[in-house]
Amino acid sequence: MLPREPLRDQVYLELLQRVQRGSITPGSRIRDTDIAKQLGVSRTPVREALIRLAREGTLDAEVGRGFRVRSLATEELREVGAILAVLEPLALDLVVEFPAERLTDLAAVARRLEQTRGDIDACIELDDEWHRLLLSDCPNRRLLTLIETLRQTPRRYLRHYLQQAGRLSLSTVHHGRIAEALRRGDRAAARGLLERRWTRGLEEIVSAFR
Amino acid sequence: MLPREPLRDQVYLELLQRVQRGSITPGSRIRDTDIAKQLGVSRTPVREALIRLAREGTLDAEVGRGFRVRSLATEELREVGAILAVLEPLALDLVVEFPAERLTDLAAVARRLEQTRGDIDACIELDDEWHRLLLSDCPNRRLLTLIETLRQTPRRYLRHYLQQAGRLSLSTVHHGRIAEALRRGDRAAARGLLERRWTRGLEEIVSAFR
DNA sequence: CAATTGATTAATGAATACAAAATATTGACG
DNA sequence: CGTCAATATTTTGTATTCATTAATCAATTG
Repeated sequence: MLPREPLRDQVYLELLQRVQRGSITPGSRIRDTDIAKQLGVSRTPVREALIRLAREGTLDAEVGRGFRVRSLATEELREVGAILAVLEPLALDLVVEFPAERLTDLAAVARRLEQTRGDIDACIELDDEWHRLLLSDCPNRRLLTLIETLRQTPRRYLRHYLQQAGRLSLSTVHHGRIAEALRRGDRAAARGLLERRWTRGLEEIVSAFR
Repeated sequence: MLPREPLRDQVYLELLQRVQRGSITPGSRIRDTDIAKQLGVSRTPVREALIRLAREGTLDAEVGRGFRVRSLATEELREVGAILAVLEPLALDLVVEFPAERLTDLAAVARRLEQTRGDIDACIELDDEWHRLLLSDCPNRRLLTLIETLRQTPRRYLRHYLQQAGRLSLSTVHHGRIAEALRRGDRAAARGLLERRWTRGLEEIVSAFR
């Protein structure tokens, strides 16, 4: 009965996706009983997942009143953005040497992204994949998982922005520029571009929330 | 029955302290049943606390085999150190203006630290307090709680270092230099000192582990 | 006597039960 | 009709129970 992956983790992933894909709207209440019934598991793993989601900022938890999806506030986006603006460049700095095949992989993902239109979630997933790949050679695993966790926040805002702006695809110029800098071996330039994404780049998304 | 502070949080704090003060040694197994009995609560809040501690890196969790205190590996210290080396300076950068009374508060804590000898845990607690105070005016709350969580890791290593080196107190020159830089209004210098603590300063602790 | 197997015990992950608090519902009265 | 209070229902946090797996230890065999 004890599976390799605990139920709490499976439930966590399922709920995270639901929130990120907008199938549970910000502000709405989440009852562990409902989720448990829907997923056919007991309340215990559900509530473990909810507690984790609350700690990571996806949900709000009020003692005695349960959980609800955290509503989008640009203040939060700016806070997390400021953190990622230093962590992602750090991760790039720590890469001792970029394997040649990595650039090929990046290009492949970028191409797939270019060809994806209409499916916002697929776009976001590919964009994520691209950045994950970019930093994947950083030996500081702890840093990578931290970045991964933090990125959940801007992801929600990005999705809302794309949806509201009626955009069907994601610009790839950002990826192109970084890849080019890396091809030139200009790590500093790549670093700068990565940072600017979380400073200047964020303002475009923020503006969608006026 | 529903308290303002959930049992899981109280249990979490209690266990965190036990691990940090070394009353549970690295590598030793933690049985939720034991803890529950000791604290007079049920297994549920205990295991919620254990899951959180595992996610934060204080414990190791193996599915079906429960939890144990993570043993000290300098690799982990270096990884977390590298992260804090950019996050703490960032927090200082974000402080828009340093209230005059903050310097007084810092001096007060530093003085208390100087007068504390023999009680390693008290020293570490005061050192923590000093740094918390230093960054407390940073408006990015998310960053502050992240730093607070990450700091749990080096804390364990620092304690082991002090104990092994047979030191009874903590040097205060570091605090003095930063405070002085701030008095001069030289934020860049303070920033640099704060960063160096997590780069160069860490090596002294690392050296105690072989 | 060491090593392996099998039975026993114990601990984990998940499910369920329970008590208190929060929310919803009903109905009396203006 | 609307307001408020009393009561019923739901929901939460915690405790307890259950099923299964891992750890332990004795017995057996090479």
